[in-house]
Amino acid sequence: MNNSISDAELVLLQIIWDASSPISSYDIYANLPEDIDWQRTTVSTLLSRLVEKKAITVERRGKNYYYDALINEEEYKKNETKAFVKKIHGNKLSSFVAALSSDEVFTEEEINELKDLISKI
Amino acid sequence: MNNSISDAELVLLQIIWDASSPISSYDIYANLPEDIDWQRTTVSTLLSRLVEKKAITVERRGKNYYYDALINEEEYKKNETKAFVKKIHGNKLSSFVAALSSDEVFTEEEINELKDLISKI
DNA sequence: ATTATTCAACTACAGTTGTAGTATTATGTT
DNA sequence: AACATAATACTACAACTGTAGTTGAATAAT
Repeated sequence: MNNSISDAELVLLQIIWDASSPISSYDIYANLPEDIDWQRTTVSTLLSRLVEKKAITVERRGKNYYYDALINEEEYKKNETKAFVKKIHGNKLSSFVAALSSDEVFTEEEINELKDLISKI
Repeated sequence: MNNSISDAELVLLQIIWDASSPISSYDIYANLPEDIDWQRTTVSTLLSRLVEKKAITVERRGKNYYYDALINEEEYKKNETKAFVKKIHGNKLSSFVAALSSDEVFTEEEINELKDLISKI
């Protein structure tokens, strides 16, 4: 079985992470980003797949099912970021920074913020 | 048709980019990363798909076919990086930097290099 | 010219993904 | 207890992916 999380699944996982405590499928549905227009059944399907993949847990409470994250947000993002940098930039920092520093990726303000944050590391 | 480039296709596209001038399919095959062990026909299939997707061109020269990139490496990487940061970090730089600054993504030395590069932007 | 060789085109096929309809089950209502 | 409602589970299906075998066509060798 492939346990990697698809783009659509990640949208839901993010909502679950943001909730920080078990959240019902209805609330997940209600918190979909504006630009996403899925049917309830689509949300259901994706949640089932996340459960299968052991990314989240389900628990029934009365009529509703509540979902909670099993994988850690920071860790997941760390790993994805690492994998992405490797995949796209072949681990070459210079390539990565070149892409970042393009004004089409971040605004100047954001770049400043970035410098700021990095200098604090 | 979905024109996005898959992971496997990207491996070949990168080889083509690195060649910087039209490269034969055999040379592409010969330049596969060590850890990738594809059959010639697999390489062929992927090249065809890249051509379909208008990511590369083919040109016959005698017996062999030569492939050349149609899409610009820097631009592609810039866009992918942008999309990735949006997808994973919701465009929140702080999340992104947090992931970057984890010692499991880059070594300390690399982080220093990163700081350096960014301060030069 | 015929045959052998080498390449790419075409075909294949199972797994993943996006997206959702239909069936079933559980709960709430009367 | 029967019926309506609501929420999942199950089924579906086409497109995309990874991976490669088979066929056909072009070139090289004799």
